[in-house]
Amino acid sequence: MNQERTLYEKVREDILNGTFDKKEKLTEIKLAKMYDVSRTPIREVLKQLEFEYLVKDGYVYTPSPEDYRNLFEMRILIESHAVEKAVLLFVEEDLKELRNYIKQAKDGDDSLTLAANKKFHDKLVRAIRNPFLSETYDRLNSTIYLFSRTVVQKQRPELLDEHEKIVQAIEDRDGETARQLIVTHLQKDLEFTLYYM
Amino acid sequence: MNQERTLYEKVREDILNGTFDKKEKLTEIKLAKMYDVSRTPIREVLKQLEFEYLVKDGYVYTPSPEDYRNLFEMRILIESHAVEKAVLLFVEEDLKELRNYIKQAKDGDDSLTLAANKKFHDKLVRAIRNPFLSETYDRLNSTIYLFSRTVVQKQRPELLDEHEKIVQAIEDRDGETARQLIVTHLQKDLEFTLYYM
DNA sequence: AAAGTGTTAAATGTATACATTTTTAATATT
DNA sequence: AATATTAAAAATGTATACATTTAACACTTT
Repeated sequence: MNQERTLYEKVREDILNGTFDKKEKLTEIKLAKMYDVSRTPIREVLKQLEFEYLVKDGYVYTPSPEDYRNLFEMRILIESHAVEKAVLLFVEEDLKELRNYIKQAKDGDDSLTLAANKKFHDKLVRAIRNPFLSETYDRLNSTIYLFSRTVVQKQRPELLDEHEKIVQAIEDRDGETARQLIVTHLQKDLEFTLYYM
Repeated sequence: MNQERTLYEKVREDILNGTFDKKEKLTEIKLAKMYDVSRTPIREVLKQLEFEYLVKDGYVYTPSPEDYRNLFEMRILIESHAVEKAVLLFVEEDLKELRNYIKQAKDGDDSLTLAANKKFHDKLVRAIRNPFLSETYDRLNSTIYLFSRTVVQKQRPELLDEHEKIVQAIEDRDGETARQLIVTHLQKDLEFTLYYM
């Protein structure tokens, strides 16, 4: 197995794990020394991290609640579009896959639950079958990760129930209900997490 | 007035004006010589142009009809969300501004019409009041420009009528109609332009 | 003390040299 | 002729030097 992490992955993980204080400027020179590379690849990585809302103006991005609401508006727009597509396109096997992720989330530890929940939402988004929208969704990965970590660690109630109900609505081919359910599901994630931050 | 164009603007305009053949590789070295700068700023510019779907894998991006449909799915998702917001938020002055753009598009030459139509759609998107979604929409600027240029030059019928009806639906606070109208409006733009390409 | 001024330090922007990878195309092999 | 092989060339990736801009801070002046 290839364990080698790219520079991008290393910096990203360090940011997500809180290596850098939010008041600490991420200068190219300092990062270059830290990761033992030159400024050139560091610049590329910083651009990529800005792209996914992890870095802004040379600092770790600490979005305001308003910013998080806006990022979630974007997420909700994409995922609600996704479930409407899923209602039209998903076959029995797709639904089985979704239910499998719910089961994994129920049975595993926090780390597995986190991974399974991510797979659940990613599977929904893939229903759109649109690489441009998928990539736009992926830009939110770090934000979604930070929220999902809180939601799992602080054990937000009803979470897996809501996943179940969404799958059921898709199976029933009830697009309007499915849409409503995913919207309120994500809004609850948002409000729950903002409460803890 | 500051007439100085940035390197990014120069390269972008040259691509939009057809300076580069689609079979022509945009190598950093060649571009650096062409624009009399070093490879470093050229790399930045190429990244930016990839971001907005004008360059891909070192060539001018020539999307397939399928790609264009997907890009427009993204556009439609954002703009239909925008009109729903506009129905809730726009006041008389905003509607006046929209109608003003329709008038400008009617009276001016192609170049003015193009600019006015862009302002119309940008005004709608700003109703979302979400910088992340606005930026996502702006990524589509070049694609939208290419389509809008065809639509105006080839004089797609009904275009300004459709704009009128959208404004009317917003004024009537009829979100569902407004949404339907913008969706079909954009789908017509898409199909009309694909026919000519 | 607050507000300006100038000097220094440190950061980013740009150019360029060098390392590595990829592409090209000429030649050999089946 | 099509397929490998491989040497040369050309591209990108990375490091680094230099230029320019921005930030920090000591010192005046009010």
